[in-house]
Amino acid sequence: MPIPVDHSKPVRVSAKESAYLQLQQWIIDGTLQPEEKLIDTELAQALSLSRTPIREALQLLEVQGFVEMFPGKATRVTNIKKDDLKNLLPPLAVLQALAAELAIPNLDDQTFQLMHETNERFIKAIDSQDGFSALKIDQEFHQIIVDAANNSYIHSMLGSLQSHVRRQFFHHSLMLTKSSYDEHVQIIQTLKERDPEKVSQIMKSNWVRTIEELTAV
Amino acid sequence: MPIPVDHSKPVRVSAKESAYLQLQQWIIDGTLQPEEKLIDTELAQALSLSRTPIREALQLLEVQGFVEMFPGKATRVTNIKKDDLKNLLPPLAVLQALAAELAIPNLDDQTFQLMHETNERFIKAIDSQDGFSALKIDQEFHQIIVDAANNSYIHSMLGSLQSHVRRQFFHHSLMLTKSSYDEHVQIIQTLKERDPEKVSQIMKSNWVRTIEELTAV
DNA sequence: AAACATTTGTCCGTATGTATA
DNA sequence: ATATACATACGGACAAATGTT
Repeated sequence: MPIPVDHSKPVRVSAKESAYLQLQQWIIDGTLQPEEKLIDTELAQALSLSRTPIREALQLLEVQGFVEMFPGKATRVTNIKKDDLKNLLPPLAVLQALAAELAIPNLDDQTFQLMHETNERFIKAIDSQDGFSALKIDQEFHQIIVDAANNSYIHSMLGSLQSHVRRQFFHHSLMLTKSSYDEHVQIIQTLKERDPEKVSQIMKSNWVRTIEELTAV
Repeated sequence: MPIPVDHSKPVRVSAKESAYLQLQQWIIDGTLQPEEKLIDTELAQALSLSRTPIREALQLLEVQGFVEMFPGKATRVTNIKKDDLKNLLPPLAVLQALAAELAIPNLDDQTFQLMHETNERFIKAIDSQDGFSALKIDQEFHQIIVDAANNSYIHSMLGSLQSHVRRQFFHHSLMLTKSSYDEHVQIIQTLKERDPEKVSQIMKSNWVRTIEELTAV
């Protein structure tokens, strides 16, 4: 079996980049609470950096919707409402459906094999009640399709939406279920049949069900 | 007749914001050419600012895909290929279709009236060969629907995609045609019928046609 | 190969403007 | 209402890294 090679460049990670990743993680996992005030000097101290890379990171997080900056006044973590999943999932779904459609001509046996293996890892995570792993693997699964679609715009938009989904799941202790596994199987099958219409349909019913399941009172 | 009030806050526009808007405009209209090297000190001087707001603006433009930063090496304007419209229009279309679908319950007579009036302004711009105005008005038209959808994620993603479309149109001297006017009429009609399926279908055939029309050799 | 010139990345000081007592 | 404390926005200087002669 071929050993997966780490193709990542010898990443000299900039202070800005590490601040960005750390702050995003803290917001997603709730270390930094919704509405919490962010003071650059404090964050700089916490991360042993100066204020500049912190401010730069905060500005990127603002674009992504994780922080809100009131110029001259304050910088806060954005609020999070369970209700927001209703806004998040529809665009996520249509973009994933589009990605699937565009990916179809590029899918080969190897890719299908990878999707299958990923889905098996997914069901294992579900069975062991490991909600966060399950979510990560679910996103990996969809990422395979997105990568195959070979469209940088879709790629980056989905990356951003997925990070918001992770935050929602963390914050509201949501869990994916076995239904997602079944849907993945369906997706693989439909992709093999090269049927774009059917793929869209499945993705759509997927999020309708997910919203109902997760936003149930 | 009530005088329209300017509800925009007395915007103290930050140096960063003005640098961002100016640089984006320059990239879109070609003042800053594809692959052109951007030196922050030069830009700072050109805009009579210090490097800090320039660098911040460049980082936002990087996220949006207008600028490419090679850490420690250089910052350049991203390249632009006519081919890229093929990547741009599909996600644009599915998001607009979704926006239309979500907007349906929120549409009232006043909104339809506004769409109609905007479309009339559109055809006038087309008739007077004013390609850039036409494009702006086309985007205004779709913006009405997006606003009615009331979804911030879709809103921001479409805003970004549209700015890339503007760049493509500028760079390749593309022009919308009367077909778009007809499609707008169809869209309004279908929205009045509250038929989400049909809206999606029209949006989709819209971009298929547009790609064919604009990427023709 | 080594010193140089550029350009970027980071740090920190200061002024402006905001909130609070 | 005034003054005080404080956070942000910006500027300018230094350091690190790149590629160039």
